[in-house]
Amino acid sequence: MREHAPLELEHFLPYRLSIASNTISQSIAREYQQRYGLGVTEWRVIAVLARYDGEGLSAREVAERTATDKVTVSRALARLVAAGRVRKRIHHGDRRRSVLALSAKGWAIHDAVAPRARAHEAALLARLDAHERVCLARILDKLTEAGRAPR
Amino acid sequence: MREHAPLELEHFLPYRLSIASNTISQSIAREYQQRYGLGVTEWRVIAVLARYDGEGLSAREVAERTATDKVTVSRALARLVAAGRVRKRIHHGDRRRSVLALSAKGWAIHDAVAPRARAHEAALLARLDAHERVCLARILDKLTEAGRAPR
DNA sequence: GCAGTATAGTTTCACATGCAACCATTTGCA
DNA sequence: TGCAAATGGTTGCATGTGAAACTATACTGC
Repeated sequence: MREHAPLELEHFLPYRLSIASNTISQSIAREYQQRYGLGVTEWRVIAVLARYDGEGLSAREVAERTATDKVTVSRALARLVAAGRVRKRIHHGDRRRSVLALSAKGWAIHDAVAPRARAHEAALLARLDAHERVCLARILDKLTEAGRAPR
Repeated sequence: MREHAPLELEHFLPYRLSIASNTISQSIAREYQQRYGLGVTEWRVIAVLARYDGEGLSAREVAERTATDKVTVSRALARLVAAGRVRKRIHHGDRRRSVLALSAKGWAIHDAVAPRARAHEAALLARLDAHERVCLARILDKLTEAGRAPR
């Protein structure tokens, strides 16, 4: 016996995915982490508020669109508001809801960071050929879907 | 003006990778998180110790092979040792080094969890066709490499 | 109208993580 | 030999996170 059939971590898909994701996220996060004192979550919130500018998103909607826990978003927002990067009003007609928007400061950060993030992404994609890029998009869709509905 | 060119998070590679990775890791981790009180790091440590059974790995080597910070590994090991899942000796000839091995309890957990992890991975891969599987492996190699050496 | 329930958001707690500082031991080299 | 640098590993601190509980507001059916 002793047929333990050990798992070969380095060929295990979830593990490799996690390594790739962390390595890449880290390498991009360095761009704004120190320079703007911005965490990953905060950056994502800013990106979403920029993207849906004028729609006055609520915190819940931001949480949805960043695929992030509402608690995490709440705290990221608190930091952003305290730093004057996000303006927060109360919804007319539903006083539970907040109505969020980037301030000038928030826009400045977005406009500084977005091109860098895009450049970083481009550098990554440059390593793949056209076919691989298409394939990757399809694969990520399938895998994310699979993780969401595991049974 | 107002050419803010907002980043479209949902098409941004690092973001999508992170979502896919987290979703999948979470869905697998549920398998052992509650049942065995095992964190992701702890599971990885167990997997590596199983894989390199008999080699008496040191903590540093485990950290290397799990691509995890040495502090994180040190603490995971402390928990595993405290739970009687890992046996820890001191290296003859270099008393800084630890010599690690799974205990019977540790093996039991490995033998229970490994098949489930494998089954989960199989379910994921089942969503991809043969070509996509090959492509994915190549892509992950390239991306991880790209993240590691960004400059 | 009003009780019961749902929803937006915050707070509390418990914990995992990373960085830096830290011991102990070993190694390199003058 | 002896002392500085390197290495294995742990600990303190500051932070970010998720789960569950909680507050405040809005909705629903009677």
